[in-house]
Amino acid sequence: MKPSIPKGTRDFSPTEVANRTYIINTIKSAFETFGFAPIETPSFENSSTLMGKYGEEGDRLIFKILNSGDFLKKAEDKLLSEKNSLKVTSQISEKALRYDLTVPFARYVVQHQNEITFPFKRYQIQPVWRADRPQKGRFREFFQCDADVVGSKSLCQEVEFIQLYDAVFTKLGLAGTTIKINNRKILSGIAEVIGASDKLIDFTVALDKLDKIGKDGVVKEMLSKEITEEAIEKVQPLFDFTGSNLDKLSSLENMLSTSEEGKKGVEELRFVINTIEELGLETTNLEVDVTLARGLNYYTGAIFEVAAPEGVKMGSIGGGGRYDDLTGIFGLKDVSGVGVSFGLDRIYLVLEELNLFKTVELPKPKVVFLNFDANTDIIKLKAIKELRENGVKSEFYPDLAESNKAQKRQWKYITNRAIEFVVSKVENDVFTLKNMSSGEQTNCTLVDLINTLKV
RNA sequence: GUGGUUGUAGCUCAGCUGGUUAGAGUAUCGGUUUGUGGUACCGAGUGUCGCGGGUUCGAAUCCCGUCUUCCACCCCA
Repeated sequence: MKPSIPKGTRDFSPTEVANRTYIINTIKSAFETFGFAPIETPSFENSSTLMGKYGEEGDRLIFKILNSGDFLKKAEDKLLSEKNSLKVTSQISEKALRYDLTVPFARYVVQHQNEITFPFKRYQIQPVWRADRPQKGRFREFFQCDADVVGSKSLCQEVEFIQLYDAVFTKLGLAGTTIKINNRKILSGIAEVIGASDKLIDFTVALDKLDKIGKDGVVKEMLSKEITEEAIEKVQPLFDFTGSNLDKLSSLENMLSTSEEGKKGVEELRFVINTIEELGLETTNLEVDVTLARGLNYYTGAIFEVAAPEGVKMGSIGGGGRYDDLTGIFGLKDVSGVGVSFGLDRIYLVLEELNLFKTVELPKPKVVFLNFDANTDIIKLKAIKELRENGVKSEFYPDLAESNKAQKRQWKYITNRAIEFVVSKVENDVFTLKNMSSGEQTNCTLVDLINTLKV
């Protein structure tokens, strides 16, 4: 049998794990600096928790887990013979792998509402699964690093999340990262002004493609969704939306003067922009982008999306926003939440492409005791025990070399792992210590050995 | 889910329009030298040419299916 792993999954080598750990630790430490506490949730949830939360497309992408036992027994013959996948699925599968960290978090908040002190700030770094077709920067198993606050409507939270993004990407050395911001209320307002409130989703999905398919493409798509030419005419300025954030805001203010909701959105956005302006950002850019329409299913206020520095071809490396009533679907009303997510795997690819990984030191022993003489095993093991107690990473080559060839193998092991020090032999409690990079060899006592290596 | 793309030794790849026992580098293993290593040299093998069908006297090379890879769309981190 040829060994293989499922489509869209990956193995990670020691170096890759070290690099991923570096990113995770950077994010984690920023989360904690901003006052978030970690939680974890199960890798799979009840299907009812997840299904229907991500739209029709989302349901298709959720990995379902087959019931245990004789699962077909419970399925209706009629549905089986009709090959009705959708309905059969609900009869033979009651659990599913989590699709993101936000919905499980909402479930968590509702389930533990009496133990939680609000506003509740949690972070969560765990894998999620999507039955998507893999491509560049897209996997079927990947990590999300989420930070969310529930139970506060303050716009200061939005401001803090932008600072959080700035802090993390600055630490990672990803200068020039762009944090795009929009507001759902502005999108609603626009749809209202042009008299297409019922087509909000179609409208925004089309608008979202502006930088991809251009103005003509967007107009064409809108027309095909039965948005009238007059309506499109009214939002003409959106198609050439340039200038500073403040320019964009005043332009939007004009456009939305007749929409209460739209005006509210502009006001919110203006507060966030102004506050950030006041506080300053280190190395990232904040940019108002009215074409931003991700995750529209539940966002109600701010919408964030993070684009890698210019020149890197990669989908968004982070996203987030405010959802006024996410816990509502689990029965807890009027709890507003806002949060952001970092896409670990994509950030990895971007850092790799820009050559921003520092050379990481892989875990390895500082000294290895070679094994050429079975009579000195105990002395060596005792020495190693003491070295370890003194915090020196030490290792004993397990197999005795009984031939020249076998000795060579031990030296090769040392070279391949780039071991710094080697104890090649012990005689009358005198250790022969060799510095592999200089080739220098010294005889010393155990105390000397510890002092030399302890540094 | 739609369209395209890829698949040859452990790894990176070559193999022209179908034609004799399928190659290179690297890694692995054995040996010589070094003889407490990293060098050099010699030698070896590694392959169901993704898998299953088909066309043909003959296919890694053409056709169909399937899986895998990567990419675009959809959607998204």
